[in-house]
Amino acid sequence: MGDSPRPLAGDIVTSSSDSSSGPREASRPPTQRDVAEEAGLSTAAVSYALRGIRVPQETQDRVREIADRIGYRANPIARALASGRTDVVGILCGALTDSWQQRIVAELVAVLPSRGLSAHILDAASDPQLQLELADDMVGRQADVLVVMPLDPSAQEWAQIARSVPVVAVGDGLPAAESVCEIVYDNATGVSDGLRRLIDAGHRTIGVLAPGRPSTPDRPAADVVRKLATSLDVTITLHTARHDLESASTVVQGVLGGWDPPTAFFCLSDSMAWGVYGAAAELGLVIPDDLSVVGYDNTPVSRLLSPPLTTYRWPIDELVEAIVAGLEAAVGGLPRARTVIYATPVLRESIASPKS
Amino acid sequence: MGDSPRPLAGDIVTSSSDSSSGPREASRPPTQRDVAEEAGLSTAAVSYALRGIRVPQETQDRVREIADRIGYRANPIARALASGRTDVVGILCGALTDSWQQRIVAELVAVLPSRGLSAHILDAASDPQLQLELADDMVGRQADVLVVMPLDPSAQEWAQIARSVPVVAVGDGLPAAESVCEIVYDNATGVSDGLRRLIDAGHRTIGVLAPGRPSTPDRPAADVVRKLATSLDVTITLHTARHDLESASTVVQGVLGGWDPPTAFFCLSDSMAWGVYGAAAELGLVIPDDLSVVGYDNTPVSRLLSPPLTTYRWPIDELVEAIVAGLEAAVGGLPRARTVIYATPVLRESIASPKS
DNA sequence: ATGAAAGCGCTAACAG
DNA sequence: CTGTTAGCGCTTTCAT
Repeated sequence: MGDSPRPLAGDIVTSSSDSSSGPREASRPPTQRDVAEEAGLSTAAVSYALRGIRVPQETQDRVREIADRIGYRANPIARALASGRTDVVGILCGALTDSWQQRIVAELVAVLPSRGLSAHILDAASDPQLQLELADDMVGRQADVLVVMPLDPSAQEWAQIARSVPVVAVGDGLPAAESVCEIVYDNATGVSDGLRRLIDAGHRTIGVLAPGRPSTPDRPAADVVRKLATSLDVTITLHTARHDLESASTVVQGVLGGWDPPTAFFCLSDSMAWGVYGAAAELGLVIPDDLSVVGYDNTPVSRLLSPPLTTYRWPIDELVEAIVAGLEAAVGGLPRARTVIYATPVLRESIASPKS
Repeated sequence: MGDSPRPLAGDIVTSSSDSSSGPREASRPPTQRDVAEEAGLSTAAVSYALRGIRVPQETQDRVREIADRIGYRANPIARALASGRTDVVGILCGALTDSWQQRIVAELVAVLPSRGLSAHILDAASDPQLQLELADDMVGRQADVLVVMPLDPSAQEWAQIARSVPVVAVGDGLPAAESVCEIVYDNATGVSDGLRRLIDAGHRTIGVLAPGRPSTPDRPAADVVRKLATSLDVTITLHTARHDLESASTVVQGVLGGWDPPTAFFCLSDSMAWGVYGAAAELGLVIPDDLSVVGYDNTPVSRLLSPPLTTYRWPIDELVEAIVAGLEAAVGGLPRARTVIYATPVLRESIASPKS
């Protein structure tokens, strides 16, 4: 490990036989022109050779050899300015405190390099307006694609953004925007399944913990909840919290202290479900006897809680695969596609019948 | 929300009184030159005016007004090429499956925008060699600063990298590199405290779960463990696992199936401690009666496990503050600094005396 | 104090 | 099919 096979960027490797005319500056990384001079070619020829096009094979080999020898590395900034491509994908999270979004980011960051891409991460911290501004920022930064987990999918501004950069929407579709690749969760089935299990267990007052701010209008998952509530003759109250344990715990404690408190909580993310566990501990309630809980992400650690959390497994490998496919389609200028991700219930012990 | 106060990038706002000579192309975002022409100035003057320097106040105002009106947004790529500054900080994780590193990334991503910076995230996935290559990649991308959570702090290559870009090392110092800002965990105290608590409880055979690959030499935390083991007359075995629940669980199950299995595990990250819980569940062992566990990050959800995990709280706010301070120092070209972060034990119920 | 001009390092249109 | 020229949009010297 002591000596690297290839010189690092900026590492000036003095050629043993100094064939070139004048000596180069000491601490400036070699540029395409240095290679060109060494090879007796124009920078354009070098550019082509390095990309393996237009010049004869033997020239390509010779140029590559020289580039390697003097430690030349292409400057991505200059390349981006000239070509318009950055090989960067902007990943715009709604709330990076959400364990599920963290997980997606981690997976994406892990696979992108193999596609020659790298990731610029932004976090809207549950603020829909900020998310739009950050998206706009990535447009300015000329990201090749934008992966977004929208806080307010119905915002009109997405149309404008999608016009400037290919957008891959994850979680919810972007009705306003066209020519977008969408990967949506089948919330209708997931939510109604979860709610139904709670109802079948005998619960008649159920709290639903949804992400986002009270002001955010009509998030699809919340929509499903509302429809079900009216058709099912049970009392379902919708509460919003941030995506983290603390915030959810506070909200739940408030709700539980109110009039006609729910006997069960359905949480639209595991990190919020943890908040219900936290609140229960705080209040001396035992799960599931006093309070049932259902989560939504199957975060690995959720099975270690006491009792293990009943939740929904969304196939993250499929999801990441779909995102990457969307990315490549977007970069390649391929047409719109829509992928639906289906949940599988992971039944554990956090549901019981309500007391009395 | 229907109409944004400021036009989005690429949003061509046709001025009502078309004072300029010829009409601009329809779909090209306005450039500095468009502003210059509209204002009857040179692009240089516009550049200065927009940055609030060198030109009289009234010119600045006029230029800003025009820029706003025609929807001009500076092109960060061009700016970077010309100035060498990108306003991007590269964040190079050792393993983004680690809940602690995810947390740090999330915090950093949240605060950077307020400093006019944004984050490029890379994940070395526990591969020290890959980490070096990714670091090199960020050098090429001209990140203004590199925040790195080193897998192999002793690698000589860091010296070369730190010479090309200011580096903020988080977790362990980089002995080979100079002019670096270091933020190190006080592992000596943290590890010895944890081990001592286990020994005081009566454990004589303790497994230590450390991150990283078996090949990675001499990580400081592991060093502390080895020293303590010889001085303390107890059997301490060092095991390496990846940072996630599954990997740690597998390793622990293997160790527990071996000869003279440990009665306690000290884990250098909570995500690995979760793996011990997982393994215990798998093996029908109960924590802490059959097996004691100590974690290291105080990840919020760790207190909800059964039993709640004894762990160490590292002040993440201080840590993030120190990183940001290091970032600003690095960007401003200030001198090297070293910050030590101290752990506080969070005593919960995952330690008990070993049976017989 | 101000503005024109010369690049930053690369790619994509051109001419040969 | 090869090589040269002209920019990409911005900053920063350098003359005025």
